[in-house]
This record gives sequence, structure tokens and C-alpha cells, in this order.
Amino acid sequence: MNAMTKTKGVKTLPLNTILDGDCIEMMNSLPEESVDLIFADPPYNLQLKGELHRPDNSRVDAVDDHWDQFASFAAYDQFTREWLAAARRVLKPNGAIWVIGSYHNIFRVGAALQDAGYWILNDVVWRKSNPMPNFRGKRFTNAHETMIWASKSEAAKYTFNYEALKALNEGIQMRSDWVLPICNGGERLKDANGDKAHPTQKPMSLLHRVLVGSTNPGDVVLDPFFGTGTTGAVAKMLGRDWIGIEREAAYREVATRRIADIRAFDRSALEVTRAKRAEPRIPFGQLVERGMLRPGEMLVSPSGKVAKVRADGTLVGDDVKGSIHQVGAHLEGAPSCNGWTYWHFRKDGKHVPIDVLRQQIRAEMAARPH
Amino acid sequence: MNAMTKTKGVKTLPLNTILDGDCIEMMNSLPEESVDLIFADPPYNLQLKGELHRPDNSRVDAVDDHWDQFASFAAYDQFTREWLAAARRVLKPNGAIWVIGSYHNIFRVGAALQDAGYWILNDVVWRKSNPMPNFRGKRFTNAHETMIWASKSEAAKYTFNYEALKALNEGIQMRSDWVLPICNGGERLKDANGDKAHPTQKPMSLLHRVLVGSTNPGDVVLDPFFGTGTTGAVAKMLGRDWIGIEREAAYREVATRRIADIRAFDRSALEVTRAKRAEPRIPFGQLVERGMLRPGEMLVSPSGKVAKVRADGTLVGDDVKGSIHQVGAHLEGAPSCNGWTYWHFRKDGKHVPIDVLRQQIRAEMAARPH
DNA sequence: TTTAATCATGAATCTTGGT
DNA sequence: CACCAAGATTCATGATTAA
Repeated sequence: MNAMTKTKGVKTLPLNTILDGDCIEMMNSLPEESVDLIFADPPYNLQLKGELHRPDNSRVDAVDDHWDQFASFAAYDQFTREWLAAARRVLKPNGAIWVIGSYHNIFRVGAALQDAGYWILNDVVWRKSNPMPNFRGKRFTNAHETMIWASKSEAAKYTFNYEALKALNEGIQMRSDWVLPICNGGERLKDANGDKAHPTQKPMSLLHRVLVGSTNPGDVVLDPFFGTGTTGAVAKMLGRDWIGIEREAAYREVATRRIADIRAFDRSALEVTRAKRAEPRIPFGQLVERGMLRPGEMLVSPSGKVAKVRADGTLVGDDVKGSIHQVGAHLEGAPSCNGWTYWHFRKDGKHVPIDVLRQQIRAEMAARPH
Repeated sequence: MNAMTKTKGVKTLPLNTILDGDCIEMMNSLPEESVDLIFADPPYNLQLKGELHRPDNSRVDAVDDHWDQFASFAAYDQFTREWLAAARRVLKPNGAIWVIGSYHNIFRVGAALQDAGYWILNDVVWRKSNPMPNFRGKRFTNAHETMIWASKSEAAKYTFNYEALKALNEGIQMRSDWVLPICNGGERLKDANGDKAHPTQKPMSLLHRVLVGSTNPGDVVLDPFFGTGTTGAVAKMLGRDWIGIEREAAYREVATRRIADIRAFDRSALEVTRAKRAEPRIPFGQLVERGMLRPGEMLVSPSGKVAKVRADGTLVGDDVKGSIHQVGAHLEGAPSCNGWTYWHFRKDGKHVPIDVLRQQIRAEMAARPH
């Protein structure tokens, strides 16, 4: 599945390929609003010290020389703002972006994201289980990196596979701090000399969690700083389409070989636990229509409130009538109420939530889709 | 020890007192280059919209105080730059600053710190052991806050008590992520009505680690957003001098009473700081994320039942899907099942319990406990 | 008196689809 | 766009109440 067109625009989307060139130019060559997710691992600006030289190469003596400091950060800021703008252009309205960085650059990236109109959803800390120690004992072990997850706008309906992430975390909702080992061992790519092929290769486990959590199978994932292609490798595994941009030929070659060796997981393994919201909606009245509940039958709540079922699928209680949710909320004096779990009917002398009847209908619908 | 003079300047340093007024004006009234450390917990600019209810319909008591309201990012940035400039003026040349924040404000603060000429030494993540959950399941649990530790300049000889922190951390060098509980229980200050005296009181354990690590006894610690005075309380305990600035009379009164009750070098201060070592709970999903098992791979049980691994760490078998424990229990018709010992994967033609993979991860964690 | 069950709450940018 | 209604959604901890 190469170079397929997925948009209505004139330009085609070069799916599952690595583009050779500057990330800003290449992003600007792609169709507008065409990708679902961007994962970006931009330069960390660690060479800042080197940029603290004047144009004539004289060394800056005073460390509080604001002009030089500003000039250096300003250059990084300008680069950041430009690639974030280009990224924004190719992102679908309901798309999202992840950016990873360290304290050297992440504050500037985060501020630029906000200034560009992105809406931060979380900052996520990758807590390294095996970081490099601080050898000189002058600072804290730099044991984490920071990722920012942001939607294109405040109003965007971003993808978040809450239930899948909760399942990944053994039933407890996923937190903003992820403990994962750094990339080493067999996963770490080596060049012909046996040296590491890329200085900052990210672990696949990190991308696995990002892509399972914020994309669906078939989505298009763009990585403008592709490096050795961890994003593409995990995207292929997980049945997502990907686009990489990388200037360095050596990285492109390593990434190409690497991704070619990846086998995608079969489709059924990619199905993840669905959110209830994705289930088909069943009006309460259908339970009455199908005879699962009889008009006139009394429902009870855990707190002992009662209401009577009417033929049109509404309830009537003391002083109130309306939907199962409205009557429940009114009787509890609560701002809202999920009537499906609140109301119970009597069966074999026991109280059973009416939600089990809804589940029966859904099971039937799944067995006979039409 | 009140109102002692510790500098050569004309102005005196109002040690161990709370100054009433705007933090910028009050800092500008202090002598230049007179304090050793600044700890700042500025407004976060949360920009909350409507109300939020827990699933049980109770209302979340949000931070909606007037002091956290800013008209725009630009207004917040200007405020930040002004107080950071004033802080810079009172800081000794070898002094340092800590600022705490969340993703709402910390990127702007960090960029402003760098622009003002501060030199970031570490960003430190406070990982909350008991954060508030994300009730609506729309994002990751916001389980951490970020602190930036910066010296006044790149050349500054900042204080870092490496050995003390290593001792606090059971002999292993202190990392940039600190697991500490939020402030609750008896430590949480209450007002006359029994409500929390301040919406964002920080735990003493956090300040303990900051002050042990980056000050010496007799140093002067300034907190321009004093609130209920956690910084002053811990400073007094640890034999450091402190200066607080706080506009709200109610907070000043609570802080004054609180600090008066503190006894220096209270043994309990040390006990509070010791973080409990987290139990190494390993979600099954981590085996998938780490590539130890592949989505689509089949697991078998001793009784011959089979199930397929999915990308989100759930299993799917005949007629059932869920966690390794749920699926095992269902297939055996048992009330419960230990999936770790029940399920086996195939390796070199043999069936190996998946618990072996969990033990591998635990062994890695034991070798590198943090 | 002891133990178990229940309740309260924390720096939160916390829904979605139809009319 | 506004408005309305359906209905989905929580973890750890300490205090309080019940047994």
C-alpha cells in the first residue's frame, strides 16, 4: 500500500514512504488537512553553548549577555514556530500532535504550541527505568523526557482510546507518567561499524502507547523528524499508515530496511477495547416495545425511590415524569443521572439493573447485524 | 531571629517575616543580591470553564480564585517576566530558583526563565502517588507537576548537596522524578469552617527535598507566592532563614500561626520525606508494549484453552474478551483465575508461563530500583 | 475496642449528537 | 451557532460511621 491517495485534494498523499528533504518544505508540499496524527522528535538544541558565539567567532565572555542569548534562543524559536505552522497546515481539524523534548527545548516548544493555537491536552512524562546517571554528581539524574500532547484546536474532537489504555494498564486509567526502559539491546539499531545508528533512537514501547492511545487503524501518522523510523515501524505493526520526513540519507536507509522487516499484526489483534460511547444507542422505549418491561411495571433505585413505566418509554414518579435519566436526576436532586444503571426491575425476587436488558438487545444486534 | 541584617546594603533584610503586598513591588524593596534561594509557586492560569462533577455527582471544588485569572497568554507572560526580573535582582550571583507549575503555565515560565538569563539545571517531575483521576475518561490522569530548577547564570556556583540527597534516596543518586503524595490528612490546613485554607497547599515533603538539596543551614530562602507558608515552615524546621510575600490577609494569618508552631529540626520532617518504594505492579499490557509478546500471538492454558493477544493487552478467546485473568476465569468457569500462571506462550517448542516474562521485568527493576 | 464499610476530596483547561 | 437531552465517568487516602 504505497502512494495511495486518501484526500480529495489535487495532491496525493505519499503513504508509507520516507520523504527526502527539509521537514518544513516537505510538509508544505503535502495536501492540507490530510494527516490524523503528527509525532515529532525535533532537535533538542543541546548545542546551544556552541551558538553562544558571535558571528566573528569571538567567544562570549559575559554569560549575561542578553543579546547573544536572545539571538540563540530566537533562532530556535523561529525554527520551532515554522515547523509547527507547517505541521498545523497538514493536520486534519480533529487531528493531534505529540512532541517530545527535554528541558533544553521543551519549554520553548510548549509555549510555541500554545501561541500557534494548539490546545494542550496533557504533558506526559516518559520516566526512564534505566537512565544514564549523572557522573559528576552536580545535578539530579536526568531520568525523564517530556512529551506534549495537543489537539489542533480547543474545539477539536481528538482521538483518545481510553478503554484500550486502561486495559494496557491493568484496569486503572492511564496516568501522565509512563515508566518505560530506554531503547537498547537488540532493538537498538547499529551501523556497519557496530556503533549506534542514531544518537537518540526512541523505544518502540513509547510509540506503541502513543499510537494505540491516539490513533485508530487506518489513520495516517506523520513524523517530520523521522530518524531511524521508530514511528513508521510501530505504525506499520499497528496497521496505521505513515509518512516520514528525513534529511539524512544514512538514517533513511536504516529506517527503510528496518520497516521492510516489520510484519503488521493481523487485524483482529488490532481491535481494542471499545468505549461504551461507541456502542449503538438503544432508546429505553425499545425495552417496552419489545415487552421486556410492561407499562405499569414499577422500577426501583438503590436508594429506594420508585417510578412507574409508561407505554411511551417515559417514567412517572412522585411529582415528576420524564425520561429514565430526568426522573432519576430529579429524585436524587443530582445534576444528572444515568438511568440505565440507576433503575432496577424485579426478576425472580431480585433487583436487576435495566442496563442488562439493553445489553441483551445489543448482543442480539451483534449476532444479527441487520 | 527577626529582621536581622545579612547584607552590606543600606536596606535591611526582613528575615523570617511575611511581607504584605504585591510580590514584584515587595521584591524590589529588598536589597539587591541578598537571597540564596527562591522557591516560587506562581498562579497556574488554569482557564477552567464550567463545573466538573465526579461520577457520583459530587462537585469538584475547582481553583477559581481571582488570583488565578489572567486575560490572555500575553498578560500571563508579562506578569511572569516581571516577577522573574524582580526575583533575579534580589538573588545572589550564586543563587538559584525553583518554580513549580503544570502544563497550563510551565512552558511559558520555562521559556521566560531562559529568556531572562537563568540557566536551567534540571526539570524535576513531582509524580503524585495519589492524584485526582480524570473523571470523564477524556485524557490521561494528570498525575504530575513540573518544577524547574535554575541558577542565576550559567557560570553560577549553585548549591547542590549531592550526598544528602543520595542518602535521602537510600544510597542511590537522586533522580529528576520524585514520587510524593499530595498534601492531605493532618498536614492539610483548614479554615474556621473546616474547609481547606488554601486550594493548592504543597506538601512539606516536596519543600524538604528542595531545601535539603539546594540550600545550606543559615541560607536565606525567599517565597514570593507564600500562600499558607509551606516554604517558611520547612525552612524553619531545617534551620534556614526565610522571607515570604503574600497579598491575601487570610493566607498570611494561617501561615503565621502555622510557622509559629514549628520546632526546628523536628525529627518528623525526615520521616515525612521518605518515599515508600512503589510495589512493582506489572500490567500485562507492558509485555505487549515491550515486544515480549506480539499482538495476534496465541496463548494456551494447561487445560488446552487458547486465546489471542491484542494490542491493548487484552485477550480474546471463544466468546469472551478481557484481561488475562477475566478470560482465564471465564474459560474455566471459575470465579477467578491468576492469568500470570494460567497462560503460556510458546518458546523453542515449549510452553512457558507468561509469568516468566513478568519476572524478567521485575528483575530489571530490582537491578535498577528507580 | 477492633475492624470493616462508607464517605469525602484533591491545581481539572474532563461529552456528544441532534435540532 | 445555540440549545437540549442522552448518558458516560474515578483512584488513593484519610476521616467518619457502622457493626
